[in-house]
Amino acid sequence: MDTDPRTAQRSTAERRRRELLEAAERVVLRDGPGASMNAIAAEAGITKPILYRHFGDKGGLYRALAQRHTDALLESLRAALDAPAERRERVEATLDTYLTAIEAHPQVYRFLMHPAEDAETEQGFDVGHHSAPLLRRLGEELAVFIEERLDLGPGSEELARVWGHGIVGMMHAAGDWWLRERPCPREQLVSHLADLLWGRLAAAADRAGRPTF
Amino acid sequence: MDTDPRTAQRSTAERRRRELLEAAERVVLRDGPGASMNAIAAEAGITKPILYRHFGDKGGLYRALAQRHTDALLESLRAALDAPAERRERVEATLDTYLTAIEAHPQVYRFLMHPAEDAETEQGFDVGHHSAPLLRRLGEELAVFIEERLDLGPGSEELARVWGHGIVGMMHAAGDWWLRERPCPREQLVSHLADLLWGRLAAAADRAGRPTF
DNA sequence: CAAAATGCGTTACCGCTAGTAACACACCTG
DNA sequence: CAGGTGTGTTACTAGCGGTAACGCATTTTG
Repeated sequence: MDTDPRTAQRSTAERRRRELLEAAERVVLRDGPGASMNAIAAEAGITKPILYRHFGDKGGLYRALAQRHTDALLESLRAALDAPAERRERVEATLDTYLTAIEAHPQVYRFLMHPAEDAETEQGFDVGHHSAPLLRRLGEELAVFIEERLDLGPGSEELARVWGHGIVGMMHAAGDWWLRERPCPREQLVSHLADLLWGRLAAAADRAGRPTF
Repeated sequence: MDTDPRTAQRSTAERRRRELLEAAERVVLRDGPGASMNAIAAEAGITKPILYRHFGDKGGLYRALAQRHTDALLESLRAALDAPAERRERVEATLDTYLTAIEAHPQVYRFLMHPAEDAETEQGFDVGHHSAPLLRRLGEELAVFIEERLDLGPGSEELARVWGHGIVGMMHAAGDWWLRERPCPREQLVSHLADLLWGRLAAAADRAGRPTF
């Protein structure tokens, strides 16, 4: 059985690749992003060199593994951002989508945010290069969206990019903290962040007895 | 020479520790945060076990190394945040202080933000634990500051903490991106971020031909 | 049908890392 | 002079990412 040459011929490579990715995912979800290639190979029932033949190096495997989830998350975020509703509603929906995702699969989230820490050992000067590529992609996508939809006057492209990365960073940091401490329900966090983006920081009054000088 | 027992008795330990930290700093600034204990020991002119006697493990050394810069940065940020000026000016001064610091010493910044990646190999469930402790500290400090100074009505503590972490995350992400791509002068980045915090996102008009629905 | 080429899998290794055990020398103290 | 105490060393472990070299089955070719 299973000795049919046609199916084996073309599907073995891709199927094996999918199987390996699934095994890798299981291990990463269990052991965190520090999972070793040995452990992944063992989980897949094979040995290390096969992994390296398929993915080149650890970074390659992690990149392949990240892309699945990244694409899915980006798609749902785009949908929330693009929904037919008031701007504030859309912003809240997008924040909520992100937070729901990281809440549902915290291990995936953890992995996605730090996929290839020390992959390339460039001793150069490229500061920040280690930071999560997903966050950068999110920031760039949001920047494009803002620039397309909002009328920000002259220099709008630059402004949109600053805002894109800034807002994504805000969402990420707040989400990270919230996921760890769980100080309030998700809806409240969403509302607080939207308030911040809506200028409530500027509008708030100083505390009594503490004049601004 | 240098055989005086009094000085040797009490100062050797602390002095050695300072020397080791300075050597470690030199290596980390040269090789990045992935610097090995062997390299640090060699730079200090000694061998590994001495490092481990002084700092326990790599995380300990990194924590000791981080504290120096962290304290200095926190102090200047507090000063900027506390200056006698309008709120917007203070916010801009604080952002500018942070960006100036990371611009002046990008290697230090890179090290501070990711000090102990894989230090503890807890396979538990503490998502986000890997994230930079400095950012968390910044977020908490800013939260306290906001809660002390602003009148945010009921639930102000929770709101302040969300904002603290959110604003710090915004600053961090934008700074990281800016430092890598250098798309604009620092003053402009500061201004754009302050605009974002001042509600310009909410106030902006939709682009023509693209109604909100 | 035999022989060569090709792909999947293995074992065994390299150089590196963090971290440690065990030993050697100097010194101050009784 | 004996004995702790601290400072340093060498030599090691276990595990990591990654690779070279080989075994075996299957397919392709003469």
